[in-house]
Amino acid sequence: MTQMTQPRMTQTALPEPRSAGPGRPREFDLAQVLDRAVLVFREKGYNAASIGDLCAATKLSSGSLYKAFKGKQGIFLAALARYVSGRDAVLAARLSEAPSGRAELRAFISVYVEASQGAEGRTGCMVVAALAEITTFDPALSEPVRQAYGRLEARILGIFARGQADGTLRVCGDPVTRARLLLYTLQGMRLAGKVGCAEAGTAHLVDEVLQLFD
Amino acid sequence: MTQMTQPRMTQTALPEPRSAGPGRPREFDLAQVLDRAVLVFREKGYNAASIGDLCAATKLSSGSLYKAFKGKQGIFLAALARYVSGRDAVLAARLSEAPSGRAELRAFISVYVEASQGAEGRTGCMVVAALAEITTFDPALSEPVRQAYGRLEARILGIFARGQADGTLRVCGDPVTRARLLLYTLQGMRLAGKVGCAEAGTAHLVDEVLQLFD
DNA sequence: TTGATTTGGATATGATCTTTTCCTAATAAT
DNA sequence: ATTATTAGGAAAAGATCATATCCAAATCAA
Repeated sequence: MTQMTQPRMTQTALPEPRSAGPGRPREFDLAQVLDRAVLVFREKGYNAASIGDLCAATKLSSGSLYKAFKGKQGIFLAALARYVSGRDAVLAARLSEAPSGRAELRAFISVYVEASQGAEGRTGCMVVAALAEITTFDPALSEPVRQAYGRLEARILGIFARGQADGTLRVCGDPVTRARLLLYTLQGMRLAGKVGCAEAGTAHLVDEVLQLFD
Repeated sequence: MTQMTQPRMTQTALPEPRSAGPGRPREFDLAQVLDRAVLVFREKGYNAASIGDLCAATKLSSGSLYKAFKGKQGIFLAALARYVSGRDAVLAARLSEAPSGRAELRAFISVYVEASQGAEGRTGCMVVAALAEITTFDPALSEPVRQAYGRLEARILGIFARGQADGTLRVCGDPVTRARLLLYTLQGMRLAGKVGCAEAGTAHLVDEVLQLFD
């Protein structure tokens, strides 16, 4: 395939926090607003999410949104960065408690299984939604999505490496292929969560997935 | 979860072939037009596909499209029915050659792996695209999508049953859960195909997936 | 206090999208 | 041939959308 862009740790352009300059201070919390926007994009994707939807969700006027971010693309990019870093934080927290590579893998799977259930599942994954319509994106939008995808792949590879090193996981075959297969499974599960076809006893479903990759 | 609707063999309302009544005869081939529309919906999903896109792809005016189908929803529903029956035919053909349940499973996986590669992969799966934005659909649209999903699940269950009967497959655990997991993996792969992250030697990738579920 | 600067938000501006209308062309039935 | 009926397609209509503009309000620097 065409070389996957290396996942980097640099954040996509967030509007600078604007600590305190001249002029009227911002009346809303940027992070809070982005969290609301994330919900809209997770549920509707990019194209079906209108500025009106985003105004309603954030309780801001379009003028304010345009002043803070520069347009719909800007809102999306900032929301994606917020979403990715949020999910990344959840993963980091959950994985850090894991005493072994195998436990890390289990924790990783758990995070996805839990996110695929019920209302959270129906809201969906912002990366999955973006992937589905990525052919309608221009590079400014599609590149960060690709990066988010690559970062997930890299994280799984890291887990595999740890598990193989501490002897708790035996990764058969090419690790990259194996990592991608796991990502396929988990993102396919998030897709199923949109229609409520990923419901199951959480622990049980986690075990089933873990069993596949062990 | 809420009971999955039973997959049925009845087709969704296609505009009746209009064999020959009074009035001017249709100048285009309905199936051909739908095949073009399917490409648009596979690539862009429902919301991002405009009537203009569909006119360009089908070389019909919006007036003609509206006369044949009744609106954008009608075009989508007819295109989805065409897509589903086409994929179903491909699967039926490939699976019919299989001498065992295990061979059937392999053939099923192959069809998905092949569809996930290259240009075909980038065009994407119409069901996956629809699932991603299903929360923006009204019931008239979402129900057929759910049915398409359920039909795939049912087909996998059929394969499992045959494989277990002829002793070529050992399905551990709950078959429904197992069938869904396979569907997750394959649809996640289709998603990856949109960004070219599902490229691999076809036979090799098929083996890797088969190995997961065996 | 004054001026510079920025926010908030109402409103205007195009662009685009879905759908309808209307007229001509083509066929079947009488 | 005439009438009824349907298709094809241009163009209009009406809705929605993304974005720009404008002004009052709020803050900082002087």
